[in-house]
Amino acid sequence: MLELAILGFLYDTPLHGYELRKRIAALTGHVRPVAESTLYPAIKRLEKAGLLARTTEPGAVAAPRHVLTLTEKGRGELLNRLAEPDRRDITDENRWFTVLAFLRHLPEPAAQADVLRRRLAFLEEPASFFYDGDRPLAAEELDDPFRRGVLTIARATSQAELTWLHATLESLEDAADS
Amino acid sequence: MLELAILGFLYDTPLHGYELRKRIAALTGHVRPVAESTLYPAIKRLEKAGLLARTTEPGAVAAPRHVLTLTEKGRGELLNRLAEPDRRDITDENRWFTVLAFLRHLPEPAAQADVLRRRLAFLEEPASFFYDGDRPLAAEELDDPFRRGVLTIARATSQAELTWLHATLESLEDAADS
DNA sequence: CGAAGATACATCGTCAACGATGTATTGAGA
DNA sequence: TCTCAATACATCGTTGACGATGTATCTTCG
Repeated sequence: MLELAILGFLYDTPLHGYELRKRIAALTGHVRPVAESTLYPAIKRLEKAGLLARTTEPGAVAAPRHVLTLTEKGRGELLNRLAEPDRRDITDENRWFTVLAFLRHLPEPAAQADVLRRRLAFLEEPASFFYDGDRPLAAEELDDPFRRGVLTIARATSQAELTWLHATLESLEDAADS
Repeated sequence: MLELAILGFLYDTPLHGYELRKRIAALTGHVRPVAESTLYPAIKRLEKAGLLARTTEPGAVAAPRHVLTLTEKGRGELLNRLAEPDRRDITDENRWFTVLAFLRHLPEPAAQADVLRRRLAFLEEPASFFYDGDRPLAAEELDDPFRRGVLTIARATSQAELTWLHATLESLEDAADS
């Protein structure tokens, strides 16, 4: 998720670590803050894998900056990760939102639609958080107000997302037709 | 999150590892599956910390089972974690849902309400995923349909949750009055 | 009768994330 | 003038999560 965000932000423009940190904090930080001690090792990993390159710029404002640029390999890697997200990128809302935040980088509307369809398939699976044996329970069947809350909220999210998914898929298909 | 779920399930009744695994999978597995190789070490950790005890039952169906029971310390620990969730338990929906799934175990309605109020405060903070400088952007201001989706979905979730939170807080306060 | 799948637990190596801490500079406010 | 916050990066040790793999038994279905 973190790596995807790094690649996603750098796809647009080269950035130094600190700026990247701020952008990632803005994107997902209010929900899931990223520690500094997680970001810098992640940058190193990506650099070691040849996905990004760094050029040291002597201190413009404070300490010297390492400006990070995606390599061609890095650009390809981002597109791969976007086009073929793994199961958890689809199911976990935090990861899914990160995919969505950068999905526009995929050049083909058809490829974008494929990703949306995977999420759609997931949302259409009959699943709950609470079961009576194998049968998923509806909010109305629960006595516990807190568990009822979980289902109420999850259902509202699901509804809103399904509406959006259908609308967006339609306009992507229109774009592909023209 | 995993530890909280283990403590939460065992608070009701002793279970063996495999059954615990199935319940956790039902609770959060469709969103965030938990590997077996994560569960057993987690059980060990909790055991080592004196939060749960295991009694070996000779193989009822298949291999011998380790029936896990919460100790008094374990019961206290669960209540503590529920009453004073850390910041990430409040902000991250996955963790928050786990808190909600077991919040009924807190004996005091006032304590339950305190936890809900922390979530309420978080949801009322003005935050977006996307910014123009410092100003949070609304869905309508974005060209990117995917980013617009993120905001649309997040807003729907937020609305549903706020409605539920207010209603539930009210009924908790009524319960405390009577 | 044999294979497959569910039950039930465990270990190993690796990697990713975290908190704590350190280093250095610049600009703003008290 | 002094301190604090922001800028900018880095390392260290620990913990937590994961995939892969191993070991058994029992049941079910072909």
